[in-house]
Amino acid sequence: MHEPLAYMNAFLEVKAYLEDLAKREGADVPIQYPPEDKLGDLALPVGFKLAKQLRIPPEEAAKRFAGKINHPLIDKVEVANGYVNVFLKRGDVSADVLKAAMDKNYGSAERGGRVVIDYSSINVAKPMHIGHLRSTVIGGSLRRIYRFLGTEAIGINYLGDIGTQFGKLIVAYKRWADEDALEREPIRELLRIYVKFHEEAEKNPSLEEEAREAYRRLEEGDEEYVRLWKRFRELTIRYAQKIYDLLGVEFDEISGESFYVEKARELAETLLKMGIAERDPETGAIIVDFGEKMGKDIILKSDGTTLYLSRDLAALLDRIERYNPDKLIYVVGSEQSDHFRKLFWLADMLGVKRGLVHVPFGLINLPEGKMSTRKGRVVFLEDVLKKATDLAGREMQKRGTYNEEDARKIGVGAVNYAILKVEPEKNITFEWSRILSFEGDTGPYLQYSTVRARKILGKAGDWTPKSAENVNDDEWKMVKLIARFPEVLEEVVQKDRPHVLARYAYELARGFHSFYDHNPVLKSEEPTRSFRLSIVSAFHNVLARSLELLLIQEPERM
RNA sequence: GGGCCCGUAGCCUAGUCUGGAUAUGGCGGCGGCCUUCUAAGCCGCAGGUCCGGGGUUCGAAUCCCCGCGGGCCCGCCA
Repeated sequence: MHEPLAYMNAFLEVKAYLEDLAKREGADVPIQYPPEDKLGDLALPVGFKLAKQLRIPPEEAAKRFAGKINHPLIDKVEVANGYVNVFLKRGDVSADVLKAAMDKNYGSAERGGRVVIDYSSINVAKPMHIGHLRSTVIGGSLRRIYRFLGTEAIGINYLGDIGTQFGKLIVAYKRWADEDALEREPIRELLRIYVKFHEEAEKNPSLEEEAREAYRRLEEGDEEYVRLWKRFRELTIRYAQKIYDLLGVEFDEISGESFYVEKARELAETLLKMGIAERDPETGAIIVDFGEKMGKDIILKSDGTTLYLSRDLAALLDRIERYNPDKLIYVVGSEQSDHFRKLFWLADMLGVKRGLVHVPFGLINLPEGKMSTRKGRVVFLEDVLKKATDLAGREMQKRGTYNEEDARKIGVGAVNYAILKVEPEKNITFEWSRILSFEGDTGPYLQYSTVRARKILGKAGDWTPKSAENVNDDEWKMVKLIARFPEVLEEVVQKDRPHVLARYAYELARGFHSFYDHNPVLKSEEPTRSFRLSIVSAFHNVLARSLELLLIQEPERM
């Protein structure tokens, strides 16, 4: 059964009715949207299933089922190829759907509960590049979608703020840092001295030893070094915040691995006592046997220091303790799938009873191969957003609609949509021409449709929604698309995949552009004019909401 | 060697969970549509061994098995 949605509509009610009826008749089939209008609005492939049970031909079984359908919003029912095709009363259904969809809260729900979402999770002192885009944007979008559906979503940015590179950074800072540059462009400067460290260390290997020593002192809590480390952390957060603001990504908590070093050490000992972990007799490290498929892995190094896995487990337990969530979601690259299997396995052993979900995503490669900061083969996020914004601005100038604010919305919208629209598991080859494309299946295409809709609504003057006695195919297509919004959102949170919403938003925009070209609104006679205005208004409401949930802003003009 | 993911027109891609009607769109190509709400748009045409082979089924892009190609991971990095 469906969870109750706060904003249902007549179309989905009929669908639920048919689903229920089919189930009661013993044909548990998914309801389809027929490929053509002439095949109806909803289709049930019940014939074959029932034929087997009743031992009669499929066509006959479908006919029998069709005879049992009785609903005031259903106009007629046809049987073909073992399908039962259902035609709805366009006028009545449209009136109800549009009324529901013009409400600001259309599609929202009161699911309740709480989820914790881990995304972006960048490393301190490193610049953000296109490889960070997927986690950041998928996570940020999921956070908004859960909240819209009435589930409290806690977004956590879990910083990589630990590791031997901080020893190197401290050494490099003391020798070569330029304070002015550090204030102006903190990450660029930190990257510069980090690269310099590696160059110098080639000539002078004692620097490596110095860095190890610095890191040891940092871990021991040396006051000066801890202060420096904190500064690097703060500078990184400040730098990243600018990008998050541009992207429209929000967090509820900035955390970091450094918080869990002590807890992870204790946890490893606990696991040892519980018999979940064992001590490697040869090296003294604490290891866990995850079984045949996952093999063994270390959770505490032989020198007693912690590892990723034990720290993540400590963080997981801490999140449960502090937020008591129903589900914990990790939006992290698929190269870490094994890590999360192990993490969830350990959580399970410790009796954790929550939904644990890893949302994996593929790599973003460059046409010339994998990204490599060392080889200078990187595309920085700032550069992508800047180029996209510049190009959008140039397009606007051609049209005489230029303004800075909208150019930024269009540029960023193109980038966010390009990332969000593809299934996360797929690898992406980053190509400028693709991400900077503004035509076809792109962010600006969606934005353009909202601008067109709003222009009509702005010129309409006073009007009140009217129903139509004859609903044409274009109008009806829009109504049916608009009606599906709530179930699309449900699918997104069921799968934890925002690309489902992105595809829907595109389909909706495509429907509108087509509707717009073939159906004059303002110049139509009443009641068609007001009926079409309700379609435009409902469409605008739904698409604008979809875009908001996909981190895409609606431009004023374009 | 083992594990996980991906494979759908020249390129990109939805659908695979939950099997069902002539497989979804975009880019690129070709041809049309701006005196009518912004042409970042619309309409049409061409383009397919759904990686291959078996199997299950009335029915397979979808489920199962065996391969092939690509990616990622495989104890003291994260």
